Amino acid sequence: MSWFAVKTRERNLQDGLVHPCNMCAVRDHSVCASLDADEQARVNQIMTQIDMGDGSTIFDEAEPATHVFNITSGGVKVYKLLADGRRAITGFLFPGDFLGLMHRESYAFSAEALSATKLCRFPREKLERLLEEMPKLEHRLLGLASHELAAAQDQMLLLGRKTAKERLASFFLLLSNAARRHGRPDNPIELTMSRGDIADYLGLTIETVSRTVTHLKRDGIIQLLEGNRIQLSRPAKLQELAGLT
Amino acid sequence: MSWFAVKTRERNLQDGLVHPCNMCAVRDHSVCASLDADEQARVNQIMTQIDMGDGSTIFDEAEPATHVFNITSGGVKVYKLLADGRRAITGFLFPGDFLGLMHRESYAFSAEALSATKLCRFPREKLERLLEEMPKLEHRLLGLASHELAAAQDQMLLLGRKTAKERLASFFLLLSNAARRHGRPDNPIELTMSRGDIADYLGLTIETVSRTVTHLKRDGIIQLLEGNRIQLSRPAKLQELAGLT
DNA sequence: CGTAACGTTGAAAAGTTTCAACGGATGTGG
DNA sequence: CCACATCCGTTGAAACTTTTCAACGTTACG
Repeated sequence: MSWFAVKTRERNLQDGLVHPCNMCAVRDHSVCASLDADEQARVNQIMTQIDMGDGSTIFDEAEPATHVFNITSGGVKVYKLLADGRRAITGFLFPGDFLGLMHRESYAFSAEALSATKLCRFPREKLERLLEEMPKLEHRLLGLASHELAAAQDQMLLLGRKTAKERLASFFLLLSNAARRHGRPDNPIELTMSRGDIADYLGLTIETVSRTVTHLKRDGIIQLLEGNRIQLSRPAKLQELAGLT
Repeated sequence: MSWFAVKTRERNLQDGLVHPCNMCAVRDHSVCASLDADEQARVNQIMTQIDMGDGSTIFDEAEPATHVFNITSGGVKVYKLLADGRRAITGFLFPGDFLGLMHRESYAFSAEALSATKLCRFPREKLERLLEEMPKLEHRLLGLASHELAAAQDQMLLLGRKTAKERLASFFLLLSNAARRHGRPDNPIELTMSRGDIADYLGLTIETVSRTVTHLKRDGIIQLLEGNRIQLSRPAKLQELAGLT
């Protein structure tokens, strides 16, 4: 997206001419991108913007799935729990990402804001009715779902077969790539989530995450900067560790 | 589905009146279900039926994604590899399941037949063009993708946080539920895949799978029958182990 | 019948977790 | 402003689960 397009969008946004979800289009994943003005207006009508504070719950697993969401700013963690409290974070979502499955009566996971987060909220029933008339939107959602599915399979490979070191390397590269896609600097990456969240995402304990980060630091592969940021000093080595070779 | 409907379908199938993918509709997941006759015919035109022998490769990761598939009979394993050969099986697919992601230029995983398998093959480009005119079909695919995504998240919880015993318990229940959905007996379940496949699916080694099965057998929770079948003697205990409580 | 592939079992080794202690940052109240 | 508690992250040592290495039994198939 060119500088001009961004600026135009910002102006239109200020004037209330553009659906705020379009802000997310930097990742070309927003729900509304590729719709014409009339269609956008209709999607607009059923949408509500909401703000969530740091750590607040967006919805819980098994709750009736009344809404779906599109993230405008901030970050979200999606997770599942076992009966005894063990947790697996199945994904971190950022601006432009879609939250909530279609075609389901209840949520299959819980979602919580990582930091102050803005969301566009859609009543699922209304959105599904809209989808019947707007195949383009459904096409887009299918694209998003395919993308998520591919990411989920990468994660299954990570959880099933990678060592702690390899998991951390993969994780840092994932964040770096996500940052680049969102048009933000991809090298000193920023960890917006706690060590506990990282552990539950990578299927490790907090202590193993901490130790492994220390090892990577000692090996000169990464550097810890202030503000929970990480410098990827040897990206090629990280790639190798991540097993993407 | 009633006995009558099944018989009618079989007859129509013999007469060539029904798209063979409809055979899969027992799980209400086939690509073609809910299309009218004309639409089915159009889908038919771009479809080729193919047979795959035991263990033969359907496609490999990173290959250009020229086709998508719908499984008619048999079974398929889907997997990803690391550079050094470590493997994670991300799913087992059975009749009615859809194989291959939409909106992607290359396959994100490899697929191989578990046993003699029949597939309906669709050129992806042609199917995508058809989708533009048949929103119902796209709607259906989105439903399938949502279902797959939910299953993937269950699997991430399993791989990230469950013990070997819990993984095996979850796996047996998964197979049992799948069999029931397909209208086959759900209690003595049949293992159509090798121990190595199970290990790569559960993120364990062959030996751990073998030992854990032995433990479950000693505890009287399961029984090994001839023909690679397993009797779930105490399903409630399995449920408890699987952590679905 | 012999060979190869698959599955089981045992013992040692490894990686990760658990338990425990400590340090630094943050925030609160006296 | 400082004492104090709390939360988060780090580090160490012991414990545990799973893996690795190795041997053996079983099954399938030429």
